[in-house]
Amino acid sequence: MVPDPATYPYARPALTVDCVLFGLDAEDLKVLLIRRKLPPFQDQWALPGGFVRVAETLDQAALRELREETGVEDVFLEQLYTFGEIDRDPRDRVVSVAYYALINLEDHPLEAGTDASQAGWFPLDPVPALAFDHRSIFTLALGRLQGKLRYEPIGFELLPAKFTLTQLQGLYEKVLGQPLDKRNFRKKILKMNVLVPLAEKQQNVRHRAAQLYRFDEARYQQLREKGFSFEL
Amino acid sequence: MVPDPATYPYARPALTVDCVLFGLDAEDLKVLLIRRKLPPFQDQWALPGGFVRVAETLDQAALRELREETGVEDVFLEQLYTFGEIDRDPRDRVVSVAYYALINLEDHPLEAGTDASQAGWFPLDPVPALAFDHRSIFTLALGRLQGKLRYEPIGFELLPAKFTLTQLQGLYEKVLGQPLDKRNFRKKILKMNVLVPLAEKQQNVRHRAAQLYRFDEARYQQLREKGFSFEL
DNA sequence: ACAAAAGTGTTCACGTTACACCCATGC
DNA sequence: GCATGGGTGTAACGTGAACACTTTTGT
Repeated sequence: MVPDPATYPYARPALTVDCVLFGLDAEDLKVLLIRRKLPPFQDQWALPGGFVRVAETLDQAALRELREETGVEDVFLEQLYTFGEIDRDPRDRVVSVAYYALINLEDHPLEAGTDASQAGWFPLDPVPALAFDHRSIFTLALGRLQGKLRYEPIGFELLPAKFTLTQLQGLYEKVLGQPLDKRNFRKKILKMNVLVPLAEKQQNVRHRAAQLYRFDEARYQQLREKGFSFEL
Repeated sequence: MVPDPATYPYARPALTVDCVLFGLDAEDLKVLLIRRKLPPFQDQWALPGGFVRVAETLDQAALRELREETGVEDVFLEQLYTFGEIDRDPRDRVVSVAYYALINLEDHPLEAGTDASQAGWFPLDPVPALAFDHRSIFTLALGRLQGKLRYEPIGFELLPAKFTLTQLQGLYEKVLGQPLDKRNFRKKILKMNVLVPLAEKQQNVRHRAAQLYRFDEARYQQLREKGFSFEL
């Protein structure tokens, strides 16, 4: 039950969002971190994030902070968990709604925004020491990503719109940290009927050019309504 | 990045918790609702919940509200999602961290607390009209419960400590809304080795007394570390 | 011609599904 | 003795895992 805020007697915790932004490049999965300009944790690495304003939703706040601090615009974004330990910020009671986000590094090179003196992509092992409880947030985000990858088609967010099956397999291997069998992987993913082959192949490779595919989102939604579930 | 709250220029949203408490009785799965004493949504049904205090964590706030409004003490509680739409409360900007909770109705009969004029258990179809965006919260909670039930052993939270395989199967059928094959269900769950048969049988039933089991939490954790995953 | 990655099928083991009858107990 | 739910095995089927060679392209 919600008492009338006009008569609400308690002090309010502050409310922030923090974002774990994952990107995939040719080598491996990376996470975006910001170097803090101010205390506490001055000059330490931290997740991009900031205070939620009263006139924006949580999702909007997360997108705004990502834009302001990293210049990133079009990302897949999903709420992760809300962190409310009492002492997670040494200055004040701050509750933070954490998000994870996925982006394709080939199409979106990083440009640091104005809020941060530095921003950079870091490989996952090891992740540098992080401010606040950001390591816990990061760890939870990675676990969620690994989990969701298995039963929802979110991996495509980390790839360019047109991709090869080898790229897709590589993505799964890098994120899950285990090798997969090429033939079985292809059989399984193609049988799902959510990938459409394009009338186009790889260019400028010094080996046999691979078929390019795109993920058919509409087809996926259609199948999902009939009880189909993506699983790898 | 988190600016110093001392110099923080923005108004703070209010922060609440709301709980979707599920209980299972002999007939079906039920949800606990509170009748609101005050406007807005006066006399409508709502989820138990209330404001988060600065000196308590989110989990503590959820447990406190459950205790105050329903008298319930020992529950399985897990954070669900944080709702931050701007107009979800007509009076003020209120962000709410939603939880879902599971309880065994046989061991814990309801006693309404002081905060609510009425509280009651409702079957799920149909759920009555709810205040605020509580229907969305409820719907998400039910989906989460159904999803988690399949790959985590949380169902036992809805049963008494000692239960029969038929009770367990009934729980799965009621929550997932589909019939299961008795022999296959038993084979599968027993093969997991997380149920221990007790030296005890049902009493006072007018048919063959069933074997009682308990869930072996320690064994489950042990198996889980070796890569085992509960699945039904 | 050689290096490099693309592409392709079959076999086997295992897990999932479907299915029907006898047993113990209380009334 | 009858009504009620408890308890059990097997066969067919489908899915997942293991595994190696030929093709295409650029240099």
